[in-house]
Amino acid sequence: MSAPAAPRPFAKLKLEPAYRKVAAALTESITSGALRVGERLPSETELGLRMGVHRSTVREALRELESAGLLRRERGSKLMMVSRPDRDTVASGVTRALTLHEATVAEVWEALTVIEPMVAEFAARRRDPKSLAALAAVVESAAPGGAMQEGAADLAAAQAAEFFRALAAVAGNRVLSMSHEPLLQLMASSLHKLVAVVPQARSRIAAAQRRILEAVERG
Amino acid sequence: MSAPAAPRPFAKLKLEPAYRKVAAALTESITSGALRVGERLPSETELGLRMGVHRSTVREALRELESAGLLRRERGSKLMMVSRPDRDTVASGVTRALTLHEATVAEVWEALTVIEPMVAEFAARRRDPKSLAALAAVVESAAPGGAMQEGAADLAAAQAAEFFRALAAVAGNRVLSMSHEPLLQLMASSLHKLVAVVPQARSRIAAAQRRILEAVERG
DNA sequence: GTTTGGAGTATTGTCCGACAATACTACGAT
DNA sequence: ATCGTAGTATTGTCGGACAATACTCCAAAC
Repeated sequence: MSAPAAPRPFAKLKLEPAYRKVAAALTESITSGALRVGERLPSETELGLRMGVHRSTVREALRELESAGLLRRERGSKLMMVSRPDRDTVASGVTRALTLHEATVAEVWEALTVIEPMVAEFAARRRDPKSLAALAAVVESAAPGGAMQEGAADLAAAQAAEFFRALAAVAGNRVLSMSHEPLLQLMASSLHKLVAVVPQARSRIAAAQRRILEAVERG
Repeated sequence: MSAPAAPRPFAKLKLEPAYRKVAAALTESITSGALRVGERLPSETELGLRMGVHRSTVREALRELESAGLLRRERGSKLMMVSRPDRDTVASGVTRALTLHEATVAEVWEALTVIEPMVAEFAARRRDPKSLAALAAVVESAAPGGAMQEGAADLAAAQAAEFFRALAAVAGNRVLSMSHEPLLQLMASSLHKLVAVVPQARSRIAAAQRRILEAVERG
């Protein structure tokens, strides 16, 4: 919008492109709470008008926030909605980064053995009937004859991840939940391969889950 | 590019916009290794030409990858470069998510007390002279009379984060490094406030760091 | 009175084209 | 071989266009 930047005598040099400034401004509005989660954003044209840039520029900024999970669109709606990045979005970003950094399977497992026992400990301390029931249900699905024992290898891997998710839910610490999510994704993909090769792994996993569940239930 | 989508009798319904398909295709090329890290991307025009979309569309896709840290531009260059998301980029995304989910300080500290002791344990087991020296240097900067004891509160907080980063480096597990980074960022911001109010915290932190360093050095 | 059907409007997705600022390149002068 | 410069390529930003589709609101039908 507006005139193409009048070439005045001593124009201050531009540090960063407009689309990034717009993105930064919107991000700031969201994190500061000026724009609340769930609120609808104005139309692109309107945003451009208000912020003094062209619609295309606004769009580029929007894509940035969208990919960060700060904006989303509810199904079949045109206007964008302010949102908080959900667990999967964030985690898959981390997972991708770790993959590109060629994190080894060993490192992933090591990290898991660091975190999960402590998660279980907190779970035992804070267990409440509701989330405990959810955990039990997940464990049940892996029981002999249950869904997980039959399905494809990736189902089994997914179930294992689901177990740890439920466990973290019992522990009731969102930071831990969020932190271990990328690990679960990576674990799932390596478990996937393991289970395909070593069928007995399935029942061993199920047994381990049952033991952990009991331990948590007792405290 | 090309004709504006010939309105044929039974055109297949479009599932997702072109800019996202382009973004997905590029992401795929990067994660699959077809585009290697460090490689230069063709110009926007060229990309649009090859993929059969207009430059504006390509641009939106680029913003998406850029914000995910998959593309960056080396200082003062025009062409984009394939890159792996660096630790800070990834972590600040997670941090933002946690903040928006209103993770409490208690949850952050709890997570830290879960992870850091184990990190220290691995550090003790795997210590090597080089990274150990780096850790010692960080600890040194917090010594009485050192930089950290004098500077502003945020410097002190940053030093504390730096300590844990160095500790994780000694432990030599990139997954743990990456996982605890968001925690460090959050910790730094709450430490910041703490140090401002409780000046003695500085020396207590320094002392604790010294103790941990010694323990790691001994194994 | 509530549902249904449209007509009209607003908004997004995509395209085309333009232009200034600036990085890159190749070549000729030193 | 080095340096300066002219010419080219590329990005950032803008203006405008148009089809497809979501949204709005009122009038007709049940």
